[in-house]
Amino acid sequence: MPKAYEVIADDLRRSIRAGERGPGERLPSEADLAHHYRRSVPTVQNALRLLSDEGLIDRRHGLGTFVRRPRTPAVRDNRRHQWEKDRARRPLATRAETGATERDTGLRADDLVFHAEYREREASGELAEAFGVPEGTALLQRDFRTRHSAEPAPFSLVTSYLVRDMIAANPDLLDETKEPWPGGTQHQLHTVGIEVDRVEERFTARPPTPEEAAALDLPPGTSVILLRKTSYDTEGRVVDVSDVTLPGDRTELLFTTRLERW
Amino acid sequence: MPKAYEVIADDLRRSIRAGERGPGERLPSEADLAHHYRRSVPTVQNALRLLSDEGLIDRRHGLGTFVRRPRTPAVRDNRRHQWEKDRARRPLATRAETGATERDTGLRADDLVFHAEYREREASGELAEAFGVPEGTALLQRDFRTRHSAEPAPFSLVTSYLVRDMIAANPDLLDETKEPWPGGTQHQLHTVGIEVDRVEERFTARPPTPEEAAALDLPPGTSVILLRKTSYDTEGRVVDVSDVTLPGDRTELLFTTRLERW
DNA sequence: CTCTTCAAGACCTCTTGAGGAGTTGTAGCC
DNA sequence: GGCTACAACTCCTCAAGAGGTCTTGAAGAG
Repeated sequence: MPKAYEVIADDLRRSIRAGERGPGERLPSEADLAHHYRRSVPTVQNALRLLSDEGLIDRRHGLGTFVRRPRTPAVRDNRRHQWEKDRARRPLATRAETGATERDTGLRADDLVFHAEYREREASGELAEAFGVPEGTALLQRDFRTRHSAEPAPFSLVTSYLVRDMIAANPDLLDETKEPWPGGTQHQLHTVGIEVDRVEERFTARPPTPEEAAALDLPPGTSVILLRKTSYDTEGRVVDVSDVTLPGDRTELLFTTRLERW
Repeated sequence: MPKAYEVIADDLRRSIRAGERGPGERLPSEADLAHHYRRSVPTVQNALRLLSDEGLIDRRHGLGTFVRRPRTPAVRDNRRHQWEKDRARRPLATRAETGATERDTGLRADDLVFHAEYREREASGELAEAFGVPEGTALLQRDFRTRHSAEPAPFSLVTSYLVRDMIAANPDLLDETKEPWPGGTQHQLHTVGIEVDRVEERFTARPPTPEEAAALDLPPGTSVILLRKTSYDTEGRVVDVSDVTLPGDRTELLFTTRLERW
């Protein structure tokens, strides 16, 4: 037995996919749809919720229901790590040019806004294992979000960890009143003599929690990409662990693998 | 004014996150919850749908509502490309040992099941651009899905493209009655003298379409990861383009980037 | 001309009520 | 003992209706 709300959803979905209803176009009101399909308004709403959860439409209170416009994603390129490394040895003042983030997204450094928060904490189970250190080891934790100045919504939430003793040689890094990690993590690691050799990135995707949806300004019908980045130095030690949450509708990850020649 | 269904959802979400309701545990019935929160059953259902869409619970018809158990993901490692390359030159018969896919997931080759379908088609806009060839160029298209024999659901949907003229030197590859691409794409490219030099992979994530949800057996509250893989040979030509759809709740991607030494 | 007010139209929430359909365990029949 | 039928409990669908909030544009006041 065909379910009424699925019949309606299937019909609307087909018309959107076929391009009969273009991006940004308004759908008939719920009342009109109810009349057209000879169903109650709640049943129509049920169908619309389905399409909204699929990311096909936007329902705007007081305005109407619209076909969603696809977004053009910002690219996060794994070559950023090499770029950042190349930049890390240069002194802070002389390298206003290009950094890793700007290279990917095409945004200038000026257009990037950061909000940072700074804490000191002890490594607990999961993190201790990630760093390969005993539980209770002192870590530095930094929470921040990157945002493009033209857009209101942030495009990443980041929590980054370092082992305190590893970077204690540079007291600036422990001063909470200063900008934390100025110049990027690789630059700061360089100031204490650490060279990053290899970066491992693991990621999965899932629907956002309500907190993530609010922080990243995600509409229904989108996903988040969860990225765990682990940096190793030339001796194989873990020197940085970062958890990044990215908006699935605005992010594309680009990874290049070079193969050895025959 | 707090919305009733959000109040209920928040309360249940908190209790699940806090571990008061463990994985697999059954929640009270909709009727019981309605009575407890002094709300109607549809309002409770509204709250449950929210949690279901977040991937926190499973609603099973006739049985009840249960806290979802987290799944342990299969890992897809980008070193697979190097492994596959190493294997590509060996003759088919003498390399029953390990292949790329088995290395990641820990599954033996015997446990992997493929369903393949074979077509010939002309390159249209998007694909022609991806390959850097004129529109209308003849392509070979293969659709298949990989599945683990122990699990009923497939763990990837793949559509792979090759340029017909590029591989015409090996007539086996054009024979639709034979197993398409036996031994893997890199092996087959090797039989016509093509060496893969570099692999580019682009990822995004979004909620599944109904078709994807059915094919991958995805419950509500999960995402799909979309992968566009492009392989380049040593002369910079695009030799293979593959689109892969992966279930977000069962997939973890691992990517290692090696940096140049100072 | 500008600002404020208001009404219309849109989506949103919640209720009550009635069935429908999947699952399981039990009582009863053979 | 084994099979069958049924009852109880579950979630699922749909309807009709009342009231709410949000947005926009038009009418009216200044």
